[in-house]
Amino acid sequence: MTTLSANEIVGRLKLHGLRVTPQRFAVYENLLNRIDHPTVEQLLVELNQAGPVSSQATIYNSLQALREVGLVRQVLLEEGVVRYDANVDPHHHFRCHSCGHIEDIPWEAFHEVVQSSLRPGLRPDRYEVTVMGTCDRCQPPEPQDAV
Amino acid sequence: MTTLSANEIVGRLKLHGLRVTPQRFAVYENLLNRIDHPTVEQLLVELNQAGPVSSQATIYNSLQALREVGLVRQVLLEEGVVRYDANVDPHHHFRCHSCGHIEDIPWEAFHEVVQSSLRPGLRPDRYEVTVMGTCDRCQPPEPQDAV
DNA sequence: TTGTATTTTAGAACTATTCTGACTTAAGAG
DNA sequence: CTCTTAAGTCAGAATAGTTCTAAAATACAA
Repeated sequence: MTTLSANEIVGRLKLHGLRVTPQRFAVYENLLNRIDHPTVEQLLVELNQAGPVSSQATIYNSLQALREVGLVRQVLLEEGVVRYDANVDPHHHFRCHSCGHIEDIPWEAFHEVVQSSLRPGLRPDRYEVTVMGTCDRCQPPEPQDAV
Repeated sequence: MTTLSANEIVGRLKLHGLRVTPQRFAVYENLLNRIDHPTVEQLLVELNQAGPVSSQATIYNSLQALREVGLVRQVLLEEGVVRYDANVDPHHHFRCHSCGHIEDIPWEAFHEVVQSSLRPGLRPDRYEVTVMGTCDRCQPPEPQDAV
């Protein structure tokens, strides 16, 4: 989670053949500087909080462009909710089914999961574990008490 | 994947406090008798192929009722596509990114995945692995040939 | 600078899902 | 069986998330 400078962000965009517009930059920068996985709605509100930066349509366009070059990806964990993530390295997700909190699980947490346990004929090239459970804030004070 | 008799299906519905209507029965029966995970659209078409059985609204209603009592669950693997699955036992999914084919991976395929590799504070109670790759039909004849 | 292909944008259009409200029905009680 | 009624069905309206349109603005190579 090293913070990138503006120049580095611009460099990345150009490296992938994208023109650097203020809107596109803002969307990507915002995604890079957060650990959660915001929805379009959240991006729209936050980017335009201190004055207008980007329209909704442009956020959709920017995300699509960023996605096409592989700088951003979607995260699908809840019904009808599409989230975006600038961490395109393989990693897993944890979702608290009490408060909805979502966080990354490092790739190394689960090792050797998909060795060769698949049926013959299937050729895997990527996998991802989604863990559902309860996060810190949603846990009862004394876990050993039966309720 | 043992096929259930009509009586067994009715029994299950009643057991979960659901009235047995022709539409609800048809939706659940259809889901039970297939291994893929259809969308509402697919259900609508197939159920009404040999004469009208259920309206779209009722399919949504039925799926919601079935979901509320835990007989059916959603499968979210692609953007904007919600699929339904009558296999509510924990299992994993494989998705071919070439043809979109989706199939179940038995629960036992990956064991001990989420032992205690999570950071302290997170309490897992369920997890699921999604494997992306290429299925039989989408593989080149001679895999060792570089293309 | 300038020229041009790309991008932005408001609003229209589209699509998946839920809601509404009148009609119908499953199934327990008598 | 028949009655009763809470629950279910359904067409069409409403809503929400996303994409499209086409006109104005702009990044950036020359």
